[in-house]
Amino acid sequence: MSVTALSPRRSSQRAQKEQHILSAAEKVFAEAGFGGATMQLIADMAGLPKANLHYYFATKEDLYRRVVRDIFEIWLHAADVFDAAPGPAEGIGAYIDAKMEISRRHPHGSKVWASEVMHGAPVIQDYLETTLNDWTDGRVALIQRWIDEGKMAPVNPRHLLYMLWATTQHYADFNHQIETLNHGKPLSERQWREAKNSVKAVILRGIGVA
Amino acid sequence: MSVTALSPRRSSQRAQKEQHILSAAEKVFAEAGFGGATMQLIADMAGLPKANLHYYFATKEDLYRRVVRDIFEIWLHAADVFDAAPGPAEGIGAYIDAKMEISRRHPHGSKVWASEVMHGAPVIQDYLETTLNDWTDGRVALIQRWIDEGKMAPVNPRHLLYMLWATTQHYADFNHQIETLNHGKPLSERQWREAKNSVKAVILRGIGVA
DNA sequence: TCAATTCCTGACCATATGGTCAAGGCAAAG
DNA sequence: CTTTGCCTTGACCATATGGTCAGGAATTGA
Repeated sequence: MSVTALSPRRSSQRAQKEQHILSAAEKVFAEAGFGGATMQLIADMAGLPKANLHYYFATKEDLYRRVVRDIFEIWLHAADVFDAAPGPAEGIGAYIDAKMEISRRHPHGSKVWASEVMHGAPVIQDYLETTLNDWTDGRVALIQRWIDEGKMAPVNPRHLLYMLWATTQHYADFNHQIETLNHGKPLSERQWREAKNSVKAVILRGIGVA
Repeated sequence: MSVTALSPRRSSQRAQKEQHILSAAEKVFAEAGFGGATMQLIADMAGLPKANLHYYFATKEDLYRRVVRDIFEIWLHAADVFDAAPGPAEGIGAYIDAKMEISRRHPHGSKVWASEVMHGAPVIQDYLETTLNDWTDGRVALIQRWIDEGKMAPVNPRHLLYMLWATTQHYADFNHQIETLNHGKPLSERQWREAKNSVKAVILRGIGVA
């Protein structure tokens, strides 16, 4: 039994390969769902034999778990802009921008997350109950403070958060529908700006800060 | 080869049984996704042998197709309230109410629909390109007219529609998350009213009609 | 150069799943 | 009552899939 640590070179290469696999897996899980995804598909997408895939990730569930957790991290960090803000106009505006950017850059991840939650969150239920719950409570309190200070209209903070999540993630989760309704083409740079501005305009005016 | 029509009694019983199966299938597809759903699970849920299930629906895809199309119908009919309205306050307000009610009454169907679109709409792509596209164009034109008539703030109608879809369907598609953040309990009657009102308040004020 | 360790892979296995089928049950028309 | 045709079902099949494994290839440290 050896306790030798991997050499830095090996360790880095391994991390790199894991990342490559995770990226392929994210795409396959997003496009086919957990049930529809196969290890063979993921292996093909990553360009390696299935057996090799199993060397890095023992089971399909392990791989899936990693994908979902990575998304969750990104998701949570989008909130950083929220806290630093002096008021709702800046905080919520920046949050919308950040989440829209995530929808644009990580559409696959967003779908995996949505799928996971829709199916009852079998692998991240504990995260929902702890981390997400705490995060939400914090944000609700912050928004309530803004309301109490007269900085925005009195809106139920929890439902406002849901609206923010829903509207921004919609551009990732339903991007196929949006593309279809956009003559089959992805949103252009200009159209993404328009989308961001539209969402921000309605929400910010909706909470009385614009 | 017989061309005898089914007796009314038989025909009705068959329709009833099909409906029962469709209901079970909707639930299973929603909870497990197309790939994760099995004919055995659906049969168990409907309380009949798998072979009997195959008598009514030849293949899993047939069954799925029927489920998705049924949802789509409901989805489209929610728009009826939209058209009759004299202006945005009534039309969009009623539309939000209608779609929130659908999220409440048909959470399974909404999830199946979301899943279908997220996975690239393999079975209803043609509907998206024809029916939904036309429907959307009509609604966009109507909203634009309201804007031109000065009845509401100038908001990109298409993105406004996306916001309406996103916010209302969120309560169905992510109901597990919402329940988890609600101390593990489903929204009460009162909380549903609060949700509806919150969404309407932000959106309607956001488009300048409240 | 030479172990030691990590990495890679084709072949293989057990199981689950969509779908089939033949035989029997049952309602209703004649 | 009998026949006709729909309905029901246990048993069965072919295939796909998650996962294993033994042995070989690379890489690393001494």
